[in-house]
Amino acid sequence: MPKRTVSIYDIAKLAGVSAATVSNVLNDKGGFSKATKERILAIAHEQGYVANFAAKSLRESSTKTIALLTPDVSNDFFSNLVLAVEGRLRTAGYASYICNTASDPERESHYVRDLVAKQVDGIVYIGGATRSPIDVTFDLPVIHIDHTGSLGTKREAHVSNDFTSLTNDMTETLVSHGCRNIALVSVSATVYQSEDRSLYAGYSQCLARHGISFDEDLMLEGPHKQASIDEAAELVGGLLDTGRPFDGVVALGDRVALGVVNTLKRRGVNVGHDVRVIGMDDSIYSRISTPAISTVNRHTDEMAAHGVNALLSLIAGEELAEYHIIVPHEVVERATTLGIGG
Amino acid sequence: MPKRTVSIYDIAKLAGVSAATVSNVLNDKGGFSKATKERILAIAHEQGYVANFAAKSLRESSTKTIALLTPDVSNDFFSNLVLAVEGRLRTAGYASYICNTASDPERESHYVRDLVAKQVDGIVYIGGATRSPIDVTFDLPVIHIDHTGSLGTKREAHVSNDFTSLTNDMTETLVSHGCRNIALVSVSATVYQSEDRSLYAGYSQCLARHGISFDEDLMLEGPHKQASIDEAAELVGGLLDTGRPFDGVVALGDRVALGVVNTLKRRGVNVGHDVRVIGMDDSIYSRISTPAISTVNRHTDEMAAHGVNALLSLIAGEELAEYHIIVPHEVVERATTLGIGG
DNA sequence: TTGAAAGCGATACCAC
DNA sequence: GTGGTATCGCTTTCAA
Repeated sequence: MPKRTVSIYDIAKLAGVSAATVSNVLNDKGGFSKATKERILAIAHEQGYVANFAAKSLRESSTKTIALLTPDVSNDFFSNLVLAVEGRLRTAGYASYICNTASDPERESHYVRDLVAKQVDGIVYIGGATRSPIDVTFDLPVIHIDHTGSLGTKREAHVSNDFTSLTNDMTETLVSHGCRNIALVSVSATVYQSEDRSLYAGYSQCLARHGISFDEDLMLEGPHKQASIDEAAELVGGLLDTGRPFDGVVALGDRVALGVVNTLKRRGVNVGHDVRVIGMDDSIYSRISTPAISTVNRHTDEMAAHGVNALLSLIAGEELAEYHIIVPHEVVERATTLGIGG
Repeated sequence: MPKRTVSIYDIAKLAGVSAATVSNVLNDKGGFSKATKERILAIAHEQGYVANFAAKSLRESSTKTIALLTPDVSNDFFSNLVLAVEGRLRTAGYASYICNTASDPERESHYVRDLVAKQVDGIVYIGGATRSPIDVTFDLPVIHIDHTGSLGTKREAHVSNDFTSLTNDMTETLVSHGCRNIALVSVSATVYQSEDRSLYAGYSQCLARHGISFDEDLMLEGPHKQASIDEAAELVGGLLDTGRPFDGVVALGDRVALGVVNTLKRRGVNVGHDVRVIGMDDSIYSRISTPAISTVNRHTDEMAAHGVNALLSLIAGEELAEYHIIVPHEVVERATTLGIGG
């Protein structure tokens, strides 16, 4: 017995008024007596009235929902970013539509098309790869968070850390502990060969500043087709096999760092002494590891706040003061660089 | 310049046909010549036509989207369940609307109301607490996955492991290694004092079968207000403080197990020898721990498959062969019970 | 093979 | 204060 859903017309009939009045009352538009208001509200309540969202969106061509595109909600860093964004959007009266793209371009464009059809009011594109999948011909506000790539021009903004400074600080931390042979491990982006070299730049600039020569053999980049932890483990295992000595690892991501640390331990390397490791994200992976992994707090809450604010401004049709918002970060040293505990 | 969105009327005009024909072509309803079809398709494509979803849903009162309610997407177990469900739904032509409830009843009912308004075609309620927040007066198909509580009656189904068997097998594993003083640690459900005692039952039945007396001091349950890992750490730390000897821990969740293992290590306990620990979920937390944590594989993919099938049947208005689907599980022994490595 | 028109549910303008 | 009516974009009879 499909309980036919109750509409404002049903309520209007029961209250002996017109649908227009019901609509006005329900949306507090004013222009009705207190008596009718109360009568209508009571009836709406007892009938379990729920506004039909499709009708409303059709009429207003606004859905009050934002799409969140993210490569992997099962990665603690991204899921926390998603949660932070979602929470702030909810406060602002927007629902979030979370889409897991698995970094698959095909799935991404499929989603985007779907989202345009669904008339989302905006898109938050989290942690994307270089190319933006969002066709700018769709005139939608888009915020990129933690996106290393470049930007289109229309109604888009960008919130991230300063990637060059990020890897510089990570490398600097290792150097300050005396490391001279520092590997760079990445599984989700090809930092060395890619068009966006900001991550690579910080690393190499730091080395150069300290007069350390760059060694391509220490650039470890995976095909990122598998779980990042395992992949990182393989990469560093391979490095150990070559016999090339190294005393530090800059891991682009906490999961990467975790894979590195676990492999080093398993191979009998004293992590924090023989080899120091620093990750990036300050996510659960670095915290639960033993030894605890040094990492970088990237202030995801702040990213979320800036991103949501910018998005709301764009939706409101306002200009932004800044289209490239940089959020500060800070190194968090733990056992894998300090060498204590473990 | 808000690029006015193109509708079937625009296309109809351009093609010199009626909107009805355009609709028929776009939905492959038949009853049009090959020539018109091609003309319409070409124009639709070049105009970048995207069907207005709100109008479609309003007309069809179906949105082809399913809501996924889950307490915590940042928990690897849940996020993988979510991903598995989402993937299968996508294959079946449904979009997923992922909602993070943080186990907050208020947020849950807010979401549910919102979802009813949005006319989702069904709800998958993952890992919920005892009481279902879904008011049965909303005549929506609902699937509960990994939900320990009881069920309403209308258009609902339940997919989970056999919880009693689950804790029984966990406890049995510890007993088989000689453990006699086995603590039960839980932070997300009050298994001992709650109305649903199935998790507790497996534990106590196993003890009874082996003639081990039950000791209430070994029942550790947190207020689950904070991160489960930290909370578990505190609980087991408290147990150590009491001096009550114990040699095994049944941890209801891998995050719980991880908190337990880390604390035991930190307090100098030889995990896997002095105290054996078994978790539950076979998620990333047990795999990345050192020592690796014994756990239970709960076959989440199978849960997702059953859940989605059942949901699709309910949406189609079919009866289900089984409204309480039980998915098998299996113990995965690793270092924390085998005592190797670590 | 094609088209005209009704209707899904809500909003908003403009009369009354 | 209140109500009639057009409208959002699409699907679906029913006629032509």
